[in-house]
Amino acid sequence: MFDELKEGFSFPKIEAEVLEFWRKNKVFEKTLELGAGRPEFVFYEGPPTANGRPGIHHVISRTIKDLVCRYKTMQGYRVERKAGWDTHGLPVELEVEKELGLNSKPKIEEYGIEKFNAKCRESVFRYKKEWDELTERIGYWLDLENPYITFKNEYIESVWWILTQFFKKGLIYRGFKVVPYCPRCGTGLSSHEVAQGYEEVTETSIYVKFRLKGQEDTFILSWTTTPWTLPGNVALAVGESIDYVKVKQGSEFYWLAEARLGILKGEYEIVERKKGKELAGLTYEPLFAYINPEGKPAFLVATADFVTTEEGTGVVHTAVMYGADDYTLGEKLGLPKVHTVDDAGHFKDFVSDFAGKFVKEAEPDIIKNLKTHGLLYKPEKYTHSYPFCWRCDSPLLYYARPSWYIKTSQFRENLLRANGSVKWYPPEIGSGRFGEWLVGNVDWALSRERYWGTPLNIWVCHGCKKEISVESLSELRKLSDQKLENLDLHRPYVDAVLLPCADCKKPMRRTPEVIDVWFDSGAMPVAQWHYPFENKEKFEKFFPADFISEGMDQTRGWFYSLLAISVLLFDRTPYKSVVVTEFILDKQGQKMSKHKGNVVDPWEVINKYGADPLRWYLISVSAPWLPTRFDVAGVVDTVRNFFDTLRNIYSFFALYANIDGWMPEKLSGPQNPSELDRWIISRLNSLVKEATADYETYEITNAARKIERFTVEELSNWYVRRNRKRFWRGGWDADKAAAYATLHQALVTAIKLAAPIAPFISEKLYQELTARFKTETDSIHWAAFPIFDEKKIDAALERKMGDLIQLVVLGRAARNKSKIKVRQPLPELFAVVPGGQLEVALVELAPIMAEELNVKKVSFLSSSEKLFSLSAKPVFSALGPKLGKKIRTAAEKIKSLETAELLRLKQKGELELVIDGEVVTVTQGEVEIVEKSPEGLVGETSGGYAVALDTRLSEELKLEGLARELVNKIQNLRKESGFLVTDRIQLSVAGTPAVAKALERFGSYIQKETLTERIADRLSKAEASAEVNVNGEKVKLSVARVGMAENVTS
RNA sequence: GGGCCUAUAGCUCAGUUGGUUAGAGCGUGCGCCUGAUAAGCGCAAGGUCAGUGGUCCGAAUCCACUUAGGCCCA
Repeated sequence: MFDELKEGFSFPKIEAEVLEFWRKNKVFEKTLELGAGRPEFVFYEGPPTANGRPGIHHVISRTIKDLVCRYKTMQGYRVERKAGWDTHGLPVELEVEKELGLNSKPKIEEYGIEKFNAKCRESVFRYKKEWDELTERIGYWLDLENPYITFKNEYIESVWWILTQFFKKGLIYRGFKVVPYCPRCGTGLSSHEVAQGYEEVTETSIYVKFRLKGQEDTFILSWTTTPWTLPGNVALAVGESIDYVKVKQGSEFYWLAEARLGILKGEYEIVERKKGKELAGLTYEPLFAYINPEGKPAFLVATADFVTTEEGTGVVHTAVMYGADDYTLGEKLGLPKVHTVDDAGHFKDFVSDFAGKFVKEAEPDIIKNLKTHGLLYKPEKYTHSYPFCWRCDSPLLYYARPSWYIKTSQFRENLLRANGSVKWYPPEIGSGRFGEWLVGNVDWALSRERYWGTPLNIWVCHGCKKEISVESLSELRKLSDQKLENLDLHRPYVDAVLLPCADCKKPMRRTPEVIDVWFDSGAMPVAQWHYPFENKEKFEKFFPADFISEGMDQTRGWFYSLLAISVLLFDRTPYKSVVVTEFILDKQGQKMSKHKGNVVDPWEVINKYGADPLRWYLISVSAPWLPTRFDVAGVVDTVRNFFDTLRNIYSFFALYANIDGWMPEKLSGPQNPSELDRWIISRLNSLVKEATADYETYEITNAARKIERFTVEELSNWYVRRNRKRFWRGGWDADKAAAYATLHQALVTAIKLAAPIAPFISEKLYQELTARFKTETDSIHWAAFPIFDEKKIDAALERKMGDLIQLVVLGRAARNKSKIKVRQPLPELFAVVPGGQLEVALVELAPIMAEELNVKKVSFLSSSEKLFSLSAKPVFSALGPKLGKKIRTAAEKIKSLETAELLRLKQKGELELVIDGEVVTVTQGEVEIVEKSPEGLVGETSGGYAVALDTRLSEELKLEGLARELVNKIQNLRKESGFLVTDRIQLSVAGTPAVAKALERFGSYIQKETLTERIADRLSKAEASAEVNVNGEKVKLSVARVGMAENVTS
């Protein structure tokens, strides 16, 4: 027996059963075993951090990863899905700091790095269980048993190996990195932390005069909101194509951007104009004499692209160590890199006038000093938002910290070339956001002055400053001459390992930094296999990935770190296709965040509606790379529209298959298909063709929408509805067999197409429809993806049925308009299809239409002039290019054409029109002819389709209408009385003479429809009775099931 | 401050290389149908295609600017 999925049905319940089935039968594990020998489809899992709870946005990205892997499996690939965890980094440290009540680096060191890191290691898996549970519950098949974990020694060792390759090629060097820095805590802040601490402040900004060398009393005016950076000034930046003017005020001359003249106080006179690039190269007197350039270029004017004329003077004062733009420019020009400020935020001793002062407090002195020397043009109050430390509230300084870099910029061309071979979805990410970012590639700042991370594997000699990079644990053992058993490759343990310098024999100490966590995750193609220390063949087999998918925010994160490492190591892209997902917003289009309280808990949705509906909704509602507004109401719709319909088709099938004892055979598909069978099978094959193409090109939203549309509109609302009778009819014949075979095949194929997206319900239905008969594989996820059969696609039939459905829609509208209910048969319907051509083939489908609309005859009209008058409208896409400006008058003319003229056009194929005095010939393709409402008959027209109903009722038709009405009332009575569909009954009908006549004329029809064995005048023991109004006639109906009581009378 | 994305009916979304009358589903109202249906069918109401300007015979679509939201970078 088929499970009819009726009593107490619920999707979450079914899903729980399916999960149990997968678990018990190790379906996922066996998927890989069964795939042995097949080509590999390589997928990389982007490692999440498990120290936060998974949310709804993780569900979409995990659904996409899962469905692609499932699809490829069904397409005959073997798809390994190794899980991964990203476990290092500042977010983890911050979490632990909060927990321990520590708020600065000195506090952490006081607490002890060993204990601190132990806490970090603990905290990263705090939510792992929840992640694992959600992963399993949404059906994301992932090898959670053997994940790669970035804090494992093996993983770190592989990262060390990569770093050593770079080091040996000379790609790693020391430099500075300008970071938002808290001088009190002694630490750089992450952008996330900085973002928390912006405040509106009003400060004194100043306009400063830089005296040009070799020009009498001529200055360049610059402007700064941070006067403390002026002692560090080494250059001035101007915009290359910005217009600058030299103005005279009193006895002095000032250069500034023309657009900024408004900042000058008092009268001025323009004496000269130049472009920024013409000013480049000028040199000026330093404001202060602290910095000795030691032969490097300094105190000069240069062009830079970050200069604007929005504020200031269009001349940007540049202090290399105290601004990111400044530092980049300094690098480019080779400007001296001298710190005037120590890392506690105090001026260094050589800055003699302000030595020892905190920079912010020294600002009034600096301003006073400039004024004394006649270098201050004017001060000005300035209000802006400025970052403060979220922990201690001290103002942050943009401060250059020593840092290790990787020379990625040297590989710009290689990066771009590798990226060029990647297929991005959507493509504009690859060419736009990501591509442009690669064009502007700067060296990768590798190091972090933190604790919980992969330690940078560079040891530096205290004596001769020699640097070496250690590539493995065994090399470390060899160099240190120690066993180093159970050495954890983290701080502080690796810090304690001193190595003797090969050159000067002095001790070498590890540089104290850890590395950027993005390097960890970007190393996963190599490090997940502990390559090259083991798994050589695995690594080679699983590189590069065919497919990855992550959020848009990974563009400069994982997508980049993967690419950069891979290109520097192998000069190859690590991934061939990337599907980018956008954020899930709430239904107002706002970002979900805890404090807004608009976060959707995935568990709530899954427990209530099921994982399949959630997955289907997320995939079908909009393309994954568009920001999606999440609305639970949409999930409810998905359940109602798609899943309930799918289930109902199945339930209907199961109900009658059980009654008829039907079972699938290996040879599925109908032997003697009807027109409708051939049609739905044609549509099915077309769907397979289109859905396959969509899956292949990662257009998964289109695939889902097409599968849904097919299931609901074509399979359910047309095929099943039009074929109900074939199933409930008693007996058995070839036509009934064809109906079962067709519906079974359509259902099985449709669920296979849907299986990657909705793995649970498709599995359940597959088990019922196929697997338990052992005609196919034991799980739908082991089945082959359907292959379309071009021979079964009948485009002409699909078009004909499309025409027919159009006509039926119109027919129903005409029925409505006529106010004659569908149960009342009508004698004839006239129909016209676009172009008015008689579609001979359509005549074959006429019976379907006749039945659907309950008319005795359908007549197609080859030419509609008798019933319909014609009108025309211009086809602008054809006429526009031909007529140009004349199209306006031509359009008017065409719209006013009479039926007779249009008939001539139809016959001759062309028509001459006089437009603006010129004769223009228009052809049939340039004019669209439409039928207008018929006269005398009830009709409807739309887009060239037209129908008209003959509503004259004969006595015979009235009786038949009455009979059908009786059938309906009897069926209702059966249903209300709780009879089974298969129960056979006895019936009595008492009514007017008209009813008696109908009974006499159509009695056997009524009996057949209502499973009535006998119609009696009276039932002695009626189980149910009802007084009903049948087309105005009063009727008393009584029914009783056969076998329940013997009501014999007559 | 820079770059990218988004804005179409009350809601969620389609809308091909520009073609004049912008579609679908849901929701709403009215009517119909119903022994697979928490369904289905028909009709109706509902739009300044975010705004402004431009190109064109013709713009939701192309261009420029503006506004709002999002992401990344500073």
